[in-house]
Amino acid sequence: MTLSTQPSDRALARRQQVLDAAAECFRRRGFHAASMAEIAKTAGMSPGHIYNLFENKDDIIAAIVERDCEEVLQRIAAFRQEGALLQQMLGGIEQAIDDRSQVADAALQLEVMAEASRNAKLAAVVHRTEALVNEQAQALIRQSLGEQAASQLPPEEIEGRALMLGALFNGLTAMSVRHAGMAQRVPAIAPVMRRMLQVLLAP
Amino acid sequence: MTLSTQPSDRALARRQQVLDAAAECFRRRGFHAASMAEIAKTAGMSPGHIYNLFENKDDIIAAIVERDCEEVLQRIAAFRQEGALLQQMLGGIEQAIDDRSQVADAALQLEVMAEASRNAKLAAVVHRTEALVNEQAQALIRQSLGEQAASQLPPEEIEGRALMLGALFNGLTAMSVRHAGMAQRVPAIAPVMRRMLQVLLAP
Amino acid sequence: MTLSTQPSDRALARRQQVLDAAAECFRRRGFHAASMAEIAKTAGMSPGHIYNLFENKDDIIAAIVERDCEEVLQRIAAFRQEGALLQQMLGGIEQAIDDRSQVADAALQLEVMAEASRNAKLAAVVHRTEALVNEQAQALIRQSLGEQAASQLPPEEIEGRALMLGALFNGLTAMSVRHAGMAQRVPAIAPVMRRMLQVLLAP
Amino acid sequence: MTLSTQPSDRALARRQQVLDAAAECFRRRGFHAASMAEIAKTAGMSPGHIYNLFENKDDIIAAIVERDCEEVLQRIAAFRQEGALLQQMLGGIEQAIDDRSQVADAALQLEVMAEASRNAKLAAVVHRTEALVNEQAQALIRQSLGEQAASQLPPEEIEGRALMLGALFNGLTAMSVRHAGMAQRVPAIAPVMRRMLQVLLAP
DNA sequence: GATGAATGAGCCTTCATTCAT
DNA sequence: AATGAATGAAGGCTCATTCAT
Repeated sequence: MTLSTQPSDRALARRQQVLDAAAECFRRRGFHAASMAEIAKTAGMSPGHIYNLFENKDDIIAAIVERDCEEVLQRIAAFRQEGALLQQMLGGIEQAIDDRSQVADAALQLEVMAEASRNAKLAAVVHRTEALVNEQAQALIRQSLGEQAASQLPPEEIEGRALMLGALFNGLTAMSVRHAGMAQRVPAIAPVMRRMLQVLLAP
Repeated sequence: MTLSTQPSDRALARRQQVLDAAAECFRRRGFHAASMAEIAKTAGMSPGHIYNLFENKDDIIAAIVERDCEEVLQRIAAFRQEGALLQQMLGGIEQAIDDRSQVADAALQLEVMAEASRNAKLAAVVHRTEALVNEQAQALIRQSLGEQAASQLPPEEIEGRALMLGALFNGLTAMSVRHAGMAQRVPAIAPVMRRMLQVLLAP
Repeated sequence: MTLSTQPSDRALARRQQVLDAAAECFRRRGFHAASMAEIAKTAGMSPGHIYNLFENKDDIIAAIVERDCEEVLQRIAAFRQEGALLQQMLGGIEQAIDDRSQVADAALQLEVMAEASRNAKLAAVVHRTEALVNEQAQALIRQSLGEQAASQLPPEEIEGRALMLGALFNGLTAMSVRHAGMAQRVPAIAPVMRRMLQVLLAP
Repeated sequence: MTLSTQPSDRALARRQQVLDAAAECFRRRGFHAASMAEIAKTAGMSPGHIYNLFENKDDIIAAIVERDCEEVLQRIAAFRQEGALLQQMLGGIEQAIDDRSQVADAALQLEVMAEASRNAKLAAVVHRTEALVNEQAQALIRQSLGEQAASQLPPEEIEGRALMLGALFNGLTAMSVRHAGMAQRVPAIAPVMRRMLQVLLAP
């Protein structure tokens, strides 16, 4: 049994090591094909020791998802602070699409979702993550509309826009795997994407 | 080695049996957790015999993807024959979103994409499939615009729209797994989705 | 998942092979120290195949206990058919004690009991086994007393005797491990044992 | 290597802590299933430090057996001092049987014996223990017979009785695990047990 | 075509033990 | 004296795949 006493600083650092290693291995081979032995080797520690830091393999992937979530939230927060959201977003679209097109990252994300649909514990993490992100997306939309105009719309409208915003980005992730050479299609996509964002972010 | 002389009618039927069984098992347990033994049992044949019909487990999933592709193409074709595409689509949105929200199907699709990113053979199938679907999507868009108006637009515009159409649907698939209780959010999503489709299908 | 369809004759024979091998390994190393790999090798088959025949390692030991039980019951049955039970028993005591003094067998028996106290499934088998043996012991005692005299005694008396008969034999098993050179003490024990059996089997 | 210079008082107390903890864990989970980590936690010290006090896990169990032995010897000694042994014993039978029926204790005892049959070091401890207990049992029997009458009997007779006395008690231990609900059968057993003790302790 | 017994590599996980501090 | 991080060997078990029949 792994105890759940306060993890020491050292343990925290070791956990990060494992998460980095695991993310790399998962990206390289997929969740199921990446062995604990490989992860351990990549992390520069023994397989046994990983189990002092994590409950089991599933626990590692859950921790990765949670860490990624925090990163996303921070990115959204930073983004919201800059103001002039729509302009910003329309301008940054190429970059955003590019980011979504890193196939290995995309694959890991897709796999996590697939896994979540059959693993209750992971599902909980994913849903919690998504709830946070969605909340931020709604705030972003409200901010972009102007709080005044936003308060005039029914909450369902905001919610629907946020969900579609999520679908749009997740859809790009999926397409980057589905569509051969997606990265080269960014110029074709960007203008269309721009118009779609306007539908979601403007009044 | 399995020879690939003319597959008999009987063999073709047996293959379908296996594909049906495998699809069911994959949906139930995921690709990696479904065992050949379980598939064989579900298909009502011996594990050994499956290897007379398919090269290996990967080969089965590739075949499933190909079969699904044909189905999708037929659905698009039927859809295009009905005319008044935009109206039709706007009307059928609730159903379409619902369809995308069958979590088990969604999970399998996501898993296939994840798998494809690391399995060249499967990637080839997925890419070929996507190419066909994208081609149909472009035709659909052109038809919806009216061939006249369509021919005025640069091909890149049509292509971008088709890709975003793909992203939209794949994004809904992903969201149905990511977002707890997505099925209940359809009323919130539908109107937003409607506007986005107009962006893609109308001039 | 192992299916529980009718086991074929072949499978039955293979099971016996495994049971023989496992009993040997367990006797040699103990239940926990005997590895499935070693059992497989001893049985002349692959580790994987054992799992087509048995659910898991625990299942093997349960099957061994059950097989041993049947053997004991047959021995008791044969014994009861000979008649003149007390005389027979008193005469065969040296042999019986000797049998109980095979240290390796004794150790396995003790370990099974210890294991049973923490493994519900094994406990069930052991208890069922013991119930059958106890029943035969009671019949043996009644037969030895003569059915007439037996029917005069309260059932509790018969039951108590049967339990003590069991304790006596199991106690010898334990002593054969506890007491260094127990096998050589048979001449010292036999006469005492004889008197104790008379207490249990005579009126 | 651990040196064995004069163990300090402190070390002795720490050893007792470990033995208490280990006995508890062994009773709860069995010798093999109890981990050093669990023992350390129960003892309120680090796993590493246990190895300053004991050679290894086997060493702990040996020490437990030795400590238990001393306890048993003290109990016998106290018992012998009371006089009127047979009466005392016959009176205390229910209690004695009850004591033997604590399944967890019984299981540990059985496991120790099983282990001893394959572990020379533990065997030595068990045999030494048994030798001491047997010696006391013989003294008890002689005392019960009256030293006069006892000296008339051949030493083998006394020895045989002592061994059977041991078998009887160990047999009850075994039965408490083998026989479901043994604790409730005490009333049925006690009178029979009484007669058997008379055979062993009376002339 | 078809079976299903059989293989064996490989996986996740546990745990006694060590050792730097 | 004491910690607890770290090791790494080994174990039970699964499963894609093969092959004799």
